[in-house]
Amino acid sequence: MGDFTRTHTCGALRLDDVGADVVLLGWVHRVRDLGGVLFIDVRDRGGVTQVVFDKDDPALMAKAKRLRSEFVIGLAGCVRRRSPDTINSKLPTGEVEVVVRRLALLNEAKTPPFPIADDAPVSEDVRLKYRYLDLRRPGLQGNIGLRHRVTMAIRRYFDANGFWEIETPILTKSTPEGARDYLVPSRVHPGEFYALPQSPQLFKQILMIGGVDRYMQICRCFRDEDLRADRQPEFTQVDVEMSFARPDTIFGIIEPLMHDIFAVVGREIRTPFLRMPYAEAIARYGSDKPDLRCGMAIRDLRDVFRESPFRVFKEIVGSGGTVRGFVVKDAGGYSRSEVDGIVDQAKQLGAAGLVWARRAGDGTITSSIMKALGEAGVRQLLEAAETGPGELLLVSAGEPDATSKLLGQLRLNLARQKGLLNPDESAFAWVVDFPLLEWDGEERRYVSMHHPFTAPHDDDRDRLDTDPARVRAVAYDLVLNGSEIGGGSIRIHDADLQRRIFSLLNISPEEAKLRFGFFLDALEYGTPPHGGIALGLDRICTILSGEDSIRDVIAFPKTATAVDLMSDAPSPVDAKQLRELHLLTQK
RNA sequence: GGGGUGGUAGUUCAGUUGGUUAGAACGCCGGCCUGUCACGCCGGAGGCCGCGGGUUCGAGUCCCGUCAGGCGCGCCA
Repeated sequence: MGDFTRTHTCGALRLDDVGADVVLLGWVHRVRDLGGVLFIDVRDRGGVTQVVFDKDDPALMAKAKRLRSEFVIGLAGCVRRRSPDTINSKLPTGEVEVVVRRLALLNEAKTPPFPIADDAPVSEDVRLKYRYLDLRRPGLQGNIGLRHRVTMAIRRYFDANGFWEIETPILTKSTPEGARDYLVPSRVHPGEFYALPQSPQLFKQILMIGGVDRYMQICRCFRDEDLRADRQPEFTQVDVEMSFARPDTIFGIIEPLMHDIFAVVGREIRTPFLRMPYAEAIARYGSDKPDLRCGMAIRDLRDVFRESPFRVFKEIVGSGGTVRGFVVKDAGGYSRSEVDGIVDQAKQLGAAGLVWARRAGDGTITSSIMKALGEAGVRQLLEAAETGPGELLLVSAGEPDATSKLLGQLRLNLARQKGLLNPDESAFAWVVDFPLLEWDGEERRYVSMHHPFTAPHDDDRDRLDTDPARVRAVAYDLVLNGSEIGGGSIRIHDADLQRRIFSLLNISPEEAKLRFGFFLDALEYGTPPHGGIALGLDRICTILSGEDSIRDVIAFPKTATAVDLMSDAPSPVDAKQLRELHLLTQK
């Protein structure tokens, strides 16, 4: 670097600096060679500054003409005011430029495989392979910087509220419940394995037993399951646990936190958040993470079909099935082929069929079951669903949960297609009263919906033995715009109740002792009532940055098949390494 | 594990019914140019049409398989 010592970043210089001698260090962003005068935009993390070379200094000019995109350079020169007609109002530094006196070529660069200077679309596999180049581009620079500011806001908030950030082990014990574990073989103990944490669940509960009272951690979690746009094999949680907490205690801590997080991007949000029972979320939105930005709630229409000439639906209602539907606004004028397109979408989502009825703007009524119901019948159906002029009613029937979920999917598709999901809106909700258990048909036993340490609802205790499927949990998810950004619960703090839950889950006392013995022991030494939550930092940052995938807020993400295209992990290892770990592999 | 989707120049894409030498823009290389800022103008190079097989007189185009990417479903306490 010779004697080049940076005086300013490339985003810093203003009119006040005119006349100053400065040194800039950065990358060649763009070159504009006009022959006798040559402009270079120099870029670093702080921004872009235009520098000028003039042919009055032929040696310097000759050196500058060799510069190419992404070369790393150092410049010493003098800040000059730009004449009014040459001001670039698109740049914060656009009122000045640096007249270069000395130039140092610090490093050359190959021609990059995609442009760095703008956010032109590039396929994601190329971006992932050259992640270090993608990280230079404005999009990722913005997202990663945002993520840093969000992280800092979170730490400031929890510190101010008396939480301690405590690290928990990465090499930990495998537990049979939940997601598939990533395993780490032990060299010292042949045939034995650590697991990477799916979350620090037991450790944070033990910290409560340890008298920590208020704990938080921004921690990496690992789950070996298939990926999605919002799921990576390793992801970051804002993990929180509090002693002597009820759900309201947790909500009262998290809502102001979300306020601070959104303030990072200058967005104001309203608290308290809406609370919605799980059963209502499923019934009205067909999802446990309802997007509340677009109306179109699903309704129960069984009453219309209980005694209906439309046999299919009447029989479904008679045999315990459901008939549900929702109303689409500004759709009364859809063409026949547009409506057929919606029916096709429903079928692709797994619907046996989709019934529609609508009221045109002029009040004319049409329906796919006009023949069966007659005009009066269709009118009754439209009225039952409160379908107004210019609105389209979509109806499906069948098994209640499947029907709700199908309509929920269709609702989201249509909302997306109609552009009803405003990215600037923040529709928060706490989804509460989740079922404690769900039946696993494959394993033929109940499994925890949240995790096995979740407290059952006090009012439902009696049902634990008689009707376990209907026991509600003191568990809650935080939902934002149809995305689950957090989830937590009040925990079991009583060892007997914890053992009872294990037995409900068909985990024998021997198995429980083997897997969770240390934790059951700990529970018996004066465990305070406690509860907590974990927030998905990646998902929150994705929403704040307006991106579609959490890959765009993670510096080094993996592909849908869990491969790191830059480092090429996972990869084979030496036979020696396998021997030391007592491992044999097979194809 | 299963489904629909695209894979063509460094990048983003076009490529007709299967028919001459596979195109465009940007980028790259060279030349010209003293106020540009997506500089401009002139010229040039650059292709395993993902890979393998098949159908055909003939395949970027049709069929089968496969690989890698992306998106739902199953899965994700």
